[in-house]
Amino acid sequence: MLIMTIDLTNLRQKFREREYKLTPQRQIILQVFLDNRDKHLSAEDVHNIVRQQSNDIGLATVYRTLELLSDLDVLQKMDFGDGRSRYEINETSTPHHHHHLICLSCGEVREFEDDLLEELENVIAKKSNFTIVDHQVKFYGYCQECRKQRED
Amino acid sequence: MLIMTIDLTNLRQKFREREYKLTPQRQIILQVFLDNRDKHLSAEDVHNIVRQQSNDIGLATVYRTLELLSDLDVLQKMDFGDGRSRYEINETSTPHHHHHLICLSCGEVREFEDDLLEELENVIAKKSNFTIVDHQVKFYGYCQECRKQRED
DNA sequence: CTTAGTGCAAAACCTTTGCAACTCT
DNA sequence: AGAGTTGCAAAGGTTTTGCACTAAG
Repeated sequence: MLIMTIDLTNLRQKFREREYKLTPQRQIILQVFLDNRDKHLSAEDVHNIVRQQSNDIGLATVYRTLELLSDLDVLQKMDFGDGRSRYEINETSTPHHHHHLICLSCGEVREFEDDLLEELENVIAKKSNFTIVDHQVKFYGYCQECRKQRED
Repeated sequence: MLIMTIDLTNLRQKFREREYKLTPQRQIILQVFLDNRDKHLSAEDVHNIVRQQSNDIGLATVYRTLELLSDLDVLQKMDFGDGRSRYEINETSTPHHHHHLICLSCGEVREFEDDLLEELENVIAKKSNFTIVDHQVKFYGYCQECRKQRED
């Protein structure tokens, strides 16, 4: 499997192809995701991080950039049921490589690397006449720590 | 596997246990889901259906009831990325039996019956030290009809 | 009766949009 | 220079909340 890491050079190329402009705002926002690879950031999270770095960017621009980067498959938009969209960087060129484990007690969202779903995808595509290009899987349960607390 | 269909008798019992009141509004809203087992209704959908039956219920009450029924596991709350929560009835006592196929072109959401994920769940639970109690799977792709249109 | 539930309108949120000013290429 | 981008404030859409009134148990 070809692993393709997204970086600035890479992005510059993607932007040139589509005649988008690589503004400082867009670079800064991408950098936030590069610096927070394991997090699932909301628009507001991104806005706050940028402000902490004394690089203020309008919230509307954050939203517009998140949408743009999602369209370019640089980011992946997701929903964990907390009333806002969250985004994370799409590390590789082939989609769907990790799932999310969501703790029903503390709300922690952990990632889990795995691709045992390829086979399932094929079965479903065949049976249902759907051409599947991606999937999102969320597992709900209880993390180790919450389990310990419950035992007390 | 024990199949448990949700009906009014059933709900009455659940409500008694928790000392909730079984109001006409709540009964009507449950009935909407019983009459639309294959749909994924939003709060507004439910509100409209109820109004069509000349049984007006305040939208706030619809929201409060949807939350209540979700807490009771009578409904399952889900998100298909269209900016509103959608709900469907939880047919059986054991969770997770169908997945959703979401067409990226027309937005259609279709259900797919399957439980090949049990095994995957066990693998992940073991590796990650998470006690998994449920999962949600969404497959993104293109339905047969949109595929045909693309070929034209 | 008593406590929970309802309806309404207002508020709270998150997200999108219109527009004038600005800036990459 | 010119098309795309930004920032701001306003608007949009969904969901939640305060409160007086009502009704289920």
